[in-house]
Amino acid sequence: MKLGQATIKDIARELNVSSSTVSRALKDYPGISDETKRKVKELAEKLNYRPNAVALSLRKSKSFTIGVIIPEVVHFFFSTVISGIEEVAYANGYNVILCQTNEKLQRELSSIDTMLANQIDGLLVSYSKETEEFSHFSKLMAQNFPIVFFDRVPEIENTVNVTVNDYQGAYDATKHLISQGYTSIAHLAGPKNLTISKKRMDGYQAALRDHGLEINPDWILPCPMGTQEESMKITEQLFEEGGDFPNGFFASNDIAAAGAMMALKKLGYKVPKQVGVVGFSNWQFCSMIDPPLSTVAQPGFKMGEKATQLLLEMIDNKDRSYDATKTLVLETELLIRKSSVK
Amino acid sequence: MKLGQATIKDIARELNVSSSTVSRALKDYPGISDETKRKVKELAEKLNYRPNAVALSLRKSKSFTIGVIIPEVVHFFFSTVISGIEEVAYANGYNVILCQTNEKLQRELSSIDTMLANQIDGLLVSYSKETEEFSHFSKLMAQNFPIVFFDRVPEIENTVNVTVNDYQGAYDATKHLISQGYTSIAHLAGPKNLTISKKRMDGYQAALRDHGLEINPDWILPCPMGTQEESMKITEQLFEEGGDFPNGFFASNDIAAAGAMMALKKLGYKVPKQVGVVGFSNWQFCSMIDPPLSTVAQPGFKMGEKATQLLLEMIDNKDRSYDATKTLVLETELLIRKSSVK
DNA sequence: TTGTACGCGTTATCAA
DNA sequence: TTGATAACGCGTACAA
Repeated sequence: MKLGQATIKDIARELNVSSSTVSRALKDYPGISDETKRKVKELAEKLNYRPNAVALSLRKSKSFTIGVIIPEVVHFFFSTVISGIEEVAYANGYNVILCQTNEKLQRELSSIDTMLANQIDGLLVSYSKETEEFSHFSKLMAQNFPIVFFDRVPEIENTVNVTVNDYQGAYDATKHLISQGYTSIAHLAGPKNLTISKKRMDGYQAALRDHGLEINPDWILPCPMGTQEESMKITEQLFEEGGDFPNGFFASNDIAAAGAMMALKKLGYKVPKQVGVVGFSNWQFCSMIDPPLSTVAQPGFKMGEKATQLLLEMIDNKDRSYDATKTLVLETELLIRKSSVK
Repeated sequence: MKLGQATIKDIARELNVSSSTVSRALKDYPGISDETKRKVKELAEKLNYRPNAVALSLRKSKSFTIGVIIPEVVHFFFSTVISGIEEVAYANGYNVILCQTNEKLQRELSSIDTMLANQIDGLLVSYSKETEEFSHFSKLMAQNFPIVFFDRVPEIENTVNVTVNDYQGAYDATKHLISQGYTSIAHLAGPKNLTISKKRMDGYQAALRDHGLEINPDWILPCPMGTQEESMKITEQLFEEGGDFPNGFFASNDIAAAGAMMALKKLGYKVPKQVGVVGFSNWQFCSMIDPPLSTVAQPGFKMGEKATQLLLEMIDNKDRSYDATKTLVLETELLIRKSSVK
């Protein structure tokens, strides 16, 4: 720590008053003479005094710090969410301490441990792909510790969540492909244990059913990694197998969609003329690639803001209780670009 | 804070020993009977005891927390750096508290204030575009407070920095365009007060000079915002003006390069046949757009790692001193894709 | 082998 | 109007 950091005691000593007087003077408490106040504040200014937030945390059992658990920072959607979190936290005088799990459960567990040791006032969580069991969260909730889940929401009881309407987003995207005349639509699906993957899958299937199209299990293609390479390979394999080909792709994320488009190009298929493609998330590159990728935009920044607002409310509300699942669902927006318009 | 959080005192009371005994037992200090150790550890486990890091910070005047000041999280390069920072910090038992300035000086100043109040052990900084004066940093350095600057490095004395070789990267990119037969090369330049912008400009100009090409001031195009829209507009304007046109673009960032490419497409010019384009940073989308964008890759993750390693060394080294500027320069890599190959 | 006492920086309480 | 004291949770020098 810096040597030069002045404390209340330093001011008190120099002014020959007690530290309580200094403390009160600095906070404009009643019952301190204007003269003393003036002197104290002057010296504080001169010594560049800053209250020690660590001591305050200890004293008040409150750290004004919230923890954020996120799979990875280098991910357009998540970094957008972080940005929203940061804004609201900052505006309310809270610090944000960040841990990325890299999709590892072990990392999630130990991150939570250190954060708790640091007396965070609450936790914002989007859990890892490896997380299939949630007792490390429910234990905390049983102690009334404030947690808000965002995007990736666990299937346990009485949680507070913020998600987007993944079902509707997927439904809209698939319906759009159908309305454009694509009749046989494949789905590049996300990791199975994530609720968002299930919801997107459900929306996709519901749209097919509602429009009298049958669901072909061979065209449900799991892309657990969600990388470009993976979906390229999967798409190529699909076409190599022979038999019927899909003429539309709805991907549960943009990267997979881009990978499919690249594979299609390589295979000599024209997008959107022969095959239509829609992604999910609206990464920045969507409008830059050729053809520009239609996609379902998720309000990441807003999600970060809302989740943080909810968390801060829970923190302020000492008599909070987890008595029911409360989920705030943000609507998606289908952005139609060229990749899906015949 | 959670009510259920057990302290050393709780353990001591329950076991009828003093809290110092508990403290020592937990840390396997010599001179504690095995019996006592066992009992203490058992109960600690049972009560789910976690040392209170806040109390430790206060006691030791060390928080095991480092602060990170960054312009924005939603930026491929910076999020990559954060990821590197997080990894090294985590591996060494440090927490990362994050503030984004949104390119605002005011935000930078107040973020530093709160971080200092929270007793961070050191600071990693990439300053805002508005920052043109660095006394808020030099004051801290005068108190021997550990700071490492990364990417955006201030022009003040005796700093510790990690950058990439922006000059060489720009030189390589420009040289490559020349070697591909592009003879009149424009530069989409970054904000003037950033050293990285200057270095990239210098590299660009040096390459031109070294190959006997003249520098045309009309073709140095400032893109202070660095957005796609901005560079599209600038590129279109350039071609509307009439007169000679450049047949090559070296942009100081990928987004600007992508904007230029889109403008060129719109104007009916073929990339790379008629015009070559090279960007800077290697955003994810570079390989996805059409044609794929050649670019200068920056080792962002490595930069985060190295900067954090340096910072932790400074923190450990109590008798540190800022007696000279130390800059670690990481090399860039020119990635040649289709956008610049005739 | 264990306990006592103090201090890290701050503030709330009680007393003067 | 101000001061003395205790407490937040922990570690440690000193005493026993």
